[in-house]
Amino acid sequence: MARVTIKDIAKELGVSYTTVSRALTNTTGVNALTRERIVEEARRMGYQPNILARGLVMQRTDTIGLLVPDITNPFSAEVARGVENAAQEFGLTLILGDTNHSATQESQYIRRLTSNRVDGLLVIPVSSQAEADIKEAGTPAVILNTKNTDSETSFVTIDHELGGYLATKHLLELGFRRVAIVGGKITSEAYEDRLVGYKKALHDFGIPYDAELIFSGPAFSNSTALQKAVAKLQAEGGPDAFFATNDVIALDLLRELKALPRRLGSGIGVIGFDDIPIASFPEIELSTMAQPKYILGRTAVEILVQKINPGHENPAQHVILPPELVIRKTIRE
Amino acid sequence: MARVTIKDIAKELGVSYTTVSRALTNTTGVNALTRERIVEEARRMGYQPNILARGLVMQRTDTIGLLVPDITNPFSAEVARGVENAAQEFGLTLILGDTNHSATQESQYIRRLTSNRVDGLLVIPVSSQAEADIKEAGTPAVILNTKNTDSETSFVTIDHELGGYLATKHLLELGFRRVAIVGGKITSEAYEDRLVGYKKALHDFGIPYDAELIFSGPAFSNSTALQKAVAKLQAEGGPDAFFATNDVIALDLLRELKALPRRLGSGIGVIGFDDIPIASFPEIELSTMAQPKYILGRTAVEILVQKINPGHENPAQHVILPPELVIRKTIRE
DNA sequence: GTGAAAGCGCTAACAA
DNA sequence: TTGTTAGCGCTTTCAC
Repeated sequence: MARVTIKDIAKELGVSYTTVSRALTNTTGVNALTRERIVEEARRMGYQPNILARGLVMQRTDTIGLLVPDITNPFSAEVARGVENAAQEFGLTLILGDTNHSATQESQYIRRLTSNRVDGLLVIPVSSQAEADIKEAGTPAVILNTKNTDSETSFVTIDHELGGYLATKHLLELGFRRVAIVGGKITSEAYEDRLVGYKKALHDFGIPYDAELIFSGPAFSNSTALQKAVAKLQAEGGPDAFFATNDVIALDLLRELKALPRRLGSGIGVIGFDDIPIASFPEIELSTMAQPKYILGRTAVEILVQKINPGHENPAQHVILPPELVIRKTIRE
Repeated sequence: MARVTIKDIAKELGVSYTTVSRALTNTTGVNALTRERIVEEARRMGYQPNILARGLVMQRTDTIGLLVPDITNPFSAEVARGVENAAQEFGLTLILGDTNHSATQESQYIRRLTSNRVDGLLVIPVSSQAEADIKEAGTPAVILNTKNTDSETSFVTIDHELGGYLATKHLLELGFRRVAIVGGKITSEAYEDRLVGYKKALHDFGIPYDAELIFSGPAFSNSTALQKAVAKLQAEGGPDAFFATNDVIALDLLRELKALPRRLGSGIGVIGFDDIPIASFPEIELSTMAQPKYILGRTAVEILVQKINPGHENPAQHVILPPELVIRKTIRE
């Protein structure tokens, strides 16, 4: 509406619009008085720089993108908050995309955002395709929560294998012997890593791996995988404990368990992953593998900023943070 | 990196770059064969349109902004999801800003995003200043969750007064007589409205209003306001029930109550606002005023799209959705 | 210290 | 159907 441009200001003040531009952006090269007049007039006229025009010539937008599988999941939200805060500090605007656990939407988003819209990209991937898309786009990026296969791409994640190991071991130490895995595949890499840790723990306890105990569908809560897993509780050779892929699923599981006849739903071991806020709630007390979500987000931004800034031709960075076992009420009544 | 432009394609094919532009965007006016060649070549070269350049000439970016007080709050997240989904459908990209419950950050964001970066703005305001900022920016906008004072600005919200009334009435019907309000002010308008409803319910039951029972600080959970409110439980003339400004605060309250000596923490009435997912959890069963969060988000986008599209010089739209009382375990043991 | 001019990549008249 | 030209608002040489 107002849409006042530097030309308007220039005209008003009888200077060239080059001078206005300089006064408003450069710190040097303009007479102090002239600058003052310009700045004042700009304020008076309510001047707002046109980001598009600036971006077009500067070849940068001071904007970064973040792609999450589901902003409604507290894990995503917490990461997003870390990212947002850090972005703010670096003077970057954040574009958030919810990929909806869909590989297609993820691809689309990556393409869309890299059309000169963002200087860099952060993604919590849902598909391993993401990595290829990112490389193809040629935009600086860092992958979150997944140790991608290609070492050329930066990532910051936690040690999923260790997480899988510790969670399983905890259950095993409590005496459980038939530990099921429930929940989505997150990203295959992260999932595979956790599975490795799971098997390792099993091995340490001399327990054979049983594929029948792996219930993993898409990363949604209330998935059919969950229902199936619970149904197996009654079956011969069914599970006696659950290792859920994330806390939201663990919570859904708890709910299912609660709905079961008393004798079935009690004495079951349950552990989640993420440590979302509600997990520590007194009535819930979910044991879980804590991830440093907020830090994850911040760290990712810091790495990304380095990659965006020219000159720093540093190689891909790989940060692996440790997860932490948070023991609460693992055995459910 | 690739950064192939329409000129590159034109050169490659020996046509003018205007033709390329037309072939890639217009549906008509280009020879079918030519178009095919161009489209094919564009694909082959991995062409990605430069959104900035396009935006500069088109005067639109096909991007909208959403400002929320805290993306970590499930209410915000759910609204965001509704917005994101609808935006997606309309072919719009979403920029998310977390204002961190800060009026300053909110102002900044509004200014920043309206620098031609977005075609329209959606905001769940934290300050009543937001409205003025929006008007000044002159960008199409719709305010969420607050019935703003200025009828020129569109909004979609729920009937907060009714919400306040129903929640309080429910508590009163259960026999509680000293109903406290805890939690942040959200936006003053929404808060005031709820307060009106609260008073009306009180009046209906012939109970005098007591300002001592109003504990409201900034809209954070774990606020000192909450602590104070709980402390008053033991005092003479203290509250016997709580009406929390949102579910997250209600949950915090429940936690505090749980930590109290048995005789103090039991028999207290608690009702929240929002109906976030965890509220229905079997171990929690929080009674609350449900808001149609997802719908709120979607509706806002629909209105915004109308405002953005030229021609439709329709007046400000005001949508007020009804909240819904969800009765669960209002009396806490 | 300041201005003129070019150009970022694109779309949209206007011609041909 | 296609090409030429102008211009969106800005930053940046290059002169002066």
